[in-house]
Amino acid sequence: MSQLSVYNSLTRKKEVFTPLTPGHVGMYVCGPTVSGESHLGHARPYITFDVIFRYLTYLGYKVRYVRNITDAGHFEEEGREAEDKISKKAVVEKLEPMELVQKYTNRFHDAMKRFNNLEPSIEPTATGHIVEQIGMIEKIIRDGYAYVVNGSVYFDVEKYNSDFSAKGLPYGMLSGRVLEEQVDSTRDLDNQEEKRNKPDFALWKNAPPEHIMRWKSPWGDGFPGWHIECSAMSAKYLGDEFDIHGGGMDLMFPHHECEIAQSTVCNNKTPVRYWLHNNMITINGKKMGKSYNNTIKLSELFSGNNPILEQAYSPMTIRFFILQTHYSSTLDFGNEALKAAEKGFRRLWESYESLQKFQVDAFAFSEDQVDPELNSKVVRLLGGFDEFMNDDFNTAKVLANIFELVPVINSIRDKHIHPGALTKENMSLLQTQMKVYVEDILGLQSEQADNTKLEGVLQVLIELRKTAKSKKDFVTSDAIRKQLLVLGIALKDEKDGSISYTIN
RNA sequence: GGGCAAUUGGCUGAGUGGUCAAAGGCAACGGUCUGCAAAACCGUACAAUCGUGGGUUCAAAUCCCACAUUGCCCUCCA
Repeated sequence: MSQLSVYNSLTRKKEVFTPLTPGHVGMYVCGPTVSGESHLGHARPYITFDVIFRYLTYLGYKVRYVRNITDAGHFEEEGREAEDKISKKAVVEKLEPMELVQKYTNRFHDAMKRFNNLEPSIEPTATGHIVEQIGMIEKIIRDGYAYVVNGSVYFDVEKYNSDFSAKGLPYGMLSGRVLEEQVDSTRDLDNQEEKRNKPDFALWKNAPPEHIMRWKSPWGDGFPGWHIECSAMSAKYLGDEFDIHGGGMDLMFPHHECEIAQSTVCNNKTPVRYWLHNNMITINGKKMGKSYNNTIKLSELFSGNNPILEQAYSPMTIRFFILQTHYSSTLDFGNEALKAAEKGFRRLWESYESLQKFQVDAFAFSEDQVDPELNSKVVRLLGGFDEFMNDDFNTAKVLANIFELVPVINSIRDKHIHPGALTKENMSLLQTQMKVYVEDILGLQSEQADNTKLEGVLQVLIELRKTAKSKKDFVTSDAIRKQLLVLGIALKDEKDGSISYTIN
């Protein structure tokens, strides 16, 4: 089997993945800011890194997956006074900040569960790690890379850059920016006068008296800057140097760049070996964002309650849709594409379910029925799974192979292919590999809610239809089928005389 | 203005030097099955410039250059 290679944003190359500590992987992924409801943009990174987490586990690594919750407000500087997002909204909604944070954290967790994302190993909160953040800031000040102004602390980017460029670690190495070439923004920013230089960023921010979220610090009451939490928490749970840091591409600059600078000062080494960035989701070619006024909340997606959406799309449709493309490509959301994904997923899942129902022991395997060509095709397609995942987690190609197996599975089910055409070994391999990939690695699951009462009602109707059909009373049998179809329940007459159904 | 990417069929989206007149999904067409359907299966068509123009190479969608267009980042952002 080939080795796992990943595309490292830092080196802009695919590299063979070797963990720092054999057998163990430390992975940190930037989590959500829980000052508002989870939206479509949250779906991509957490599904992407969920699959990566699952795959690394499948490879036998013991993975510690850390994903933070940003619940301490960051300030915005949009030509206005500095303000804390969370406390601002809290006033509007007449809620305690922590109540708001709790509410949206819960919503986020619900959405993650519906996507069938596994829980991270540790989910630290920024508010729970104020002490660690202050400690880190103190160290940076001691080393001379930060300065205090009016109760706020700023990181001295210029000094960092000149000192660490000599060590081959210039500021901007991740995003490819050269500090000297940074042109002054035409934007008029407040609070800039406190900074020595424009690229400097806040480590700690003084809180004005009306600010609700505040903590005591050596520099007065305030709150942490928006980069320091990730540095403090990743170092605490994964060490000064760890294997994988993930997140959306939009975080590369300045967020991840600042993380690198802070951690490098504190620990005298660059913190992350492999930087993995997922690309953005677009809606009609535009990035989704508050400023574009085209955000789709996850709850709206699931209910269809948004003018952009023609219908509701289920969590598994979204998951499947996202996995059908490589994580490093942009993915455009459109109704046509989503509907295609919905149908595709259904076809995949129905085939997968029938495969798992095969009673392999009852199959009539005999040597003269064996089709060598088919066997080698199945083995080749199954073997491709690992190869594709090892090539920077290419779930798109894995799904393509799965779809090539679908007709094979369905044909065996429908007796178009003799059940003995595959050897017993390969039939078992097909079952187990498909289970491992479809469920364990890609994390797909059934959408059919189990509802035993509805099931019972349907069985009654199915029996009625069977009876009518046997009497050639097609008026009655068609009426049952038609009326159920209106309700979104499709009856299917199977080859063996049984009747199955799907609920839309 | 600067940084980083992308540009593939009707839609979506793989593909990074030869096995690519280019995967897979969806849509389309024909057929098998069916009382009729649906689903499934089989088959077919569709890119006559893989953004445009150059270059490297025996060989390019794939490497290099220029141009065009689009997106992301430079401000909270997944």
